Amino acid sequence: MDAGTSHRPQPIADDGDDFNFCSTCAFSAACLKHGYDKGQLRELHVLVEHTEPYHEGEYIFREGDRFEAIAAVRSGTVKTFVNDIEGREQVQGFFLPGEVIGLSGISEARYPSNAIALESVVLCRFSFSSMAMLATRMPGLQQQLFRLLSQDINKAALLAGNYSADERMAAFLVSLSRRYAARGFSPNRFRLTMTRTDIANYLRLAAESVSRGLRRLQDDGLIRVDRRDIELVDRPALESLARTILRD
Amino acid sequence: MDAGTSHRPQPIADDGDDFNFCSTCAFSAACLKHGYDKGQLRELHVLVEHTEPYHEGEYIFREGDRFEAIAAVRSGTVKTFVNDIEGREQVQGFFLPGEVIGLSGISEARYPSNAIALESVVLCRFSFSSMAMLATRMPGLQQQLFRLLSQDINKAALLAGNYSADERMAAFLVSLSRRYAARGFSPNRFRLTMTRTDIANYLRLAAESVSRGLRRLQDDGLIRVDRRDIELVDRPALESLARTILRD
DNA sequence: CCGCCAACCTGATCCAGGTCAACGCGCGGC
DNA sequence: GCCGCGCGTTGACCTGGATCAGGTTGGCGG
Repeated sequence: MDAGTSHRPQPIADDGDDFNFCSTCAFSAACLKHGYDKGQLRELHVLVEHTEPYHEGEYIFREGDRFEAIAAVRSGTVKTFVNDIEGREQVQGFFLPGEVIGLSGISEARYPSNAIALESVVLCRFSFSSMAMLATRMPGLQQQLFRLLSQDINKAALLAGNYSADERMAAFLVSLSRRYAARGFSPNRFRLTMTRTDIANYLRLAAESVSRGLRRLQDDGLIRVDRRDIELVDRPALESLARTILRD
Repeated sequence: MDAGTSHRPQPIADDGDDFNFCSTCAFSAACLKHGYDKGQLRELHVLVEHTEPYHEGEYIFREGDRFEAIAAVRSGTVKTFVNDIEGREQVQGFFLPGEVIGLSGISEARYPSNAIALESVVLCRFSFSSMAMLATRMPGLQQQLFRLLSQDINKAALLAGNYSADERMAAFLVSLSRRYAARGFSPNRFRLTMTRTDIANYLRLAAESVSRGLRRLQDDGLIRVDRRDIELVDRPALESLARTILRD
C-alpha cells in the first residue's frame, strides 16, 4: 500500500472506550463476537492504521507491489482489477465498507491485482505479519482470518459459471443490496458507485449489455434506474433471477 | 468426509525415518522447506490419516457435509463441483497428487461443493481444528495454511475472465502439464483422467466445443490426441495461447 | 452562457460457441 | 461373437451478446 505522505496514520486513541471508533472494522467486530476482552482488542488496535482518505481514482495498491498489509474498508468503495495482455480491465471485485481487501497477496507476498478508490475511501490498514503473529496467541483471530480467506475462494467461484446477462445483472444488484443491508444501509435504494463499464468488466459483459440489461429489468418493473441511483422494486423477482448464481 | 469402514485410517508409523512415506503431502513438504525438525513433523503426522483408496465415482465429501478436515491428494485425481438449479454440473477444479482439497469449507463449517474420485484416489486427511491448533505453535504451518488459502483465491480468478474456447483449452493443458511436472511426472505426455464433459463443465464450454478445440489444436500441430492420452508437441505455441489466461 | 468531454444509451450487424441430431468406436456382459 | 451403451466426434443451424457507429445527457471550466 502506498506509504505516501498523504496517507500517514492517524493517531490511535489508546483510551479504553474508543474501540468503537472502528466499528466497521471486520476484525474488531469478529473479535467482539468471539468474546475477547478490551486488553486483547487493544493489542489488535495497535496494529491498525487508519489511513487518510484516498480520493477517487487513487491507487491503494498496484499489481506487483510488495504485500505487507490487508485492509478493511471503512467508507467508500474499492475496485480491484488486473489488465490483461490487450490492456483490457478485468474487474475482480468491488469492496464496500466492512469488507477486506488484499488477502490474495498472501500467497506470493505481492499483490496480484490493482486496487483503486472509486470515491473517497478510508481504510483500516493491518500489518499482515504482525497480525499473523498475534493470531498465534488469539485462536479466534486466526479462525477469523481463515474464514475470511475461505469466503473469498467461494466468492470467486460465483463469477465463474456461464450465466445469461440478465442473471448476472440481477445477481449483481441483489448481492450489493444484501451487502449494504448487512452494514445497515438501505437494501432497496442505493447508488452505484462504479461506472457501467466497471460493472461490465466485472460481469464479463460489454458495457452495452449492462445498459440494455438494466433497461430490460426496468421495463419489466423489477427495478427503477436513474443514472447511478437504483431502486429495487420487485425484490422477489430479482432474487429468483439471481438464484441460479447466488445459490441460497 | 465419509467415515465409512472402507476408509478407516491406516496405522501411522511413528518411527523417525518414515516421514517420507508422505512425500506427496503438501504440508510435510512445506514444513521441511521451512526447517522444522523431526519432532515437530511427528506432531503434524499424528493428525494425518491416510485413507484407503476411494474408487472411481466415489464421493469424498458432499455439498452440505460438515467440514472437519482438509486433505492432500496422494494419488489419483479428484473433481470438485456443484450442481446448479437445472442440475447441470459446474466443475470447480481438478486436484492432482500433492494438491489440497476442502479449504473452501472453512468459512461456513460445511463443504460448499462435492468432491468425487475420478480414478482410484488415496488422501492424506488432516483434521482442520487440530491443525489450526497446532498452527498456533508452528508459525510456519500457519503461514503455509494462509498461503494455500490465498492461492486458491487467485486460482479461482483465472476461470473468471471471458476468454475464447481455444485459449481456455490451451490454458487447461498447460496448467495440467505444469502441475504434473511439479510433481515429477512427464510434462509433455499425460493422460486426461476426466471426460470431455468434465472438461467442458470446468471450462464453461459445451462438450462439443472441447472436442472441436482439441481437434483444432491437433490440426494446427500443437498437440497429439489419442482418446485420453495427450502429447504436447508445440509447447511455445500453447504457452503463448495460454498466456492471456495464466499471466506469467 | 457556451463548449467540451466522459458516461451512457440505442440500433444494426456479426460471429463464437451453443444446441440439436446423427454417427463411430471401444469395451463389458452374456 | 454380438449386443448395448457410454463416450467422443462431426456437421448444420441458431442465437445471445459482442462489436461498431452514432446520438444523448449532464457536469464542469471558462
